[in-house]
Amino acid sequence: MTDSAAPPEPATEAPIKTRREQIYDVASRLFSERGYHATSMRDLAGELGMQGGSLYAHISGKEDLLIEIVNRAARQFDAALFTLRDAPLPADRKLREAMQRHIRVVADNMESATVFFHEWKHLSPTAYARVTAWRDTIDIFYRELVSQGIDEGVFRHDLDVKMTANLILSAVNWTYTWYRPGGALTPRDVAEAYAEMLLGGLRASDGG
Amino acid sequence: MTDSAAPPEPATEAPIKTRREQIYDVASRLFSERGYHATSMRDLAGELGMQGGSLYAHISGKEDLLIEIVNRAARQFDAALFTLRDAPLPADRKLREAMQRHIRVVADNMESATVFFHEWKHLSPTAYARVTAWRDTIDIFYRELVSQGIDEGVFRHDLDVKMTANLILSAVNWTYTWYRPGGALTPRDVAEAYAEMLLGGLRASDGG
DNA sequence: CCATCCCAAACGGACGTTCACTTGTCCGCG
DNA sequence: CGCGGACAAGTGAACGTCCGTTTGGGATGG
Repeated sequence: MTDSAAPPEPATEAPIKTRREQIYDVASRLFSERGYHATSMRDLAGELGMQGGSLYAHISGKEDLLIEIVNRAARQFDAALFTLRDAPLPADRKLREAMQRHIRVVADNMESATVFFHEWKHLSPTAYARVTAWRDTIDIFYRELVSQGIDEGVFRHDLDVKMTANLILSAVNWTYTWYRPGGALTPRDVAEAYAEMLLGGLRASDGG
Repeated sequence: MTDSAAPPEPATEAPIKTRREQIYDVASRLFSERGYHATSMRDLAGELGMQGGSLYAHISGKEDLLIEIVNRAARQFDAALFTLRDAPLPADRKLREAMQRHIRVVADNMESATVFFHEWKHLSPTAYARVTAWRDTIDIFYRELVSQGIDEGVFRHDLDVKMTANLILSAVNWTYTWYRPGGALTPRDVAEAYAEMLLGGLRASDGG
């Protein structure tokens, strides 16, 4: 049961979210604000107007929450970046686009992104290993992008590939610490400014 | 035979650390590896070969450890950067030097730096406010550096000051996530490569 | 009537911290 | 030389509290 004839289907026409979804949302917020271990199930339940034990009708346990939040964040990054992987674009354009998408994922999911960057250490070994492997693929994505750019002659030939990828990742990932949705800057603004600085450099071209 | 000749005074000439210092050191490591709330006083004591309660002969409580670790890290950044504040250097040289010192502090104190970046949220309001204020001063330091560079004509005049400072801070701060002391790269290597990329840009200069 | 949602209470265990007590070492004094 | 007190360091058990989780039962509504 509980699979084919499940009438409590989320009515897609209404903004109504499953109780389960609400729990994930609030958990994302609390985990990002206070951290995973500093958030108790009773805190979480309280924000949803219920008792601690009642949560267990909807989820299987605390770590289930963390795993789901982290996995969703990872899936967002995947969805954003991996269509770009083999896109027929020059490397500078591709870098611009990748940074824009990457920053947009962070900006549109500040809470889960924060949880993703801060709390993944607390996952059980299996989920921990999965996240580590996933991070490597993102790393490789940017390294390949840089390599491609060097081969094409778009990027300087004396770049260190790993270090360059690290620098790019620093820029896009660190946004979770300072970006404020609803402020003056859109994710696109940030990405454009960053890409412009990274590609063209900070130094004045004339210089006198 | 635990400590044969432990002088009651902290003999500053010997590499002997007081028990208190040892506690801070181990706490830095554990807090950075597992996080503040996921480290118990009994864990900490166990690593030092003693019982949980024995810690309280040397420290006043768990939060005392966190405050001290975070404060020490902050002091290191201060000491490294604030002599540069009014140094008579062109902005590009000053940026190089600042990045090098900043990264060196992170690299030489990976554990406390990690605690500093991850666990400061868990400080009590007073200490929390102090760290927040401190972060602002670092932010201002880099903004002033960028401003100076623009005024001098060393940096591009169309740079957004805040965004540029953010980009620089991203690069130097994010090193705590990937740098490995004892590896092939010295802090200087990283800083030089980063500064070179930031100042000169990734794009090939010839390119037709 | 059944299913869903939630409450209220309880569970064992881990937490930070306290405390009376032992241990080992040094020092002054006869 | 031996004794006794001071002292710092560590033990191990206990404290109250909070934790994640389980359970049995009560309301509500198709």
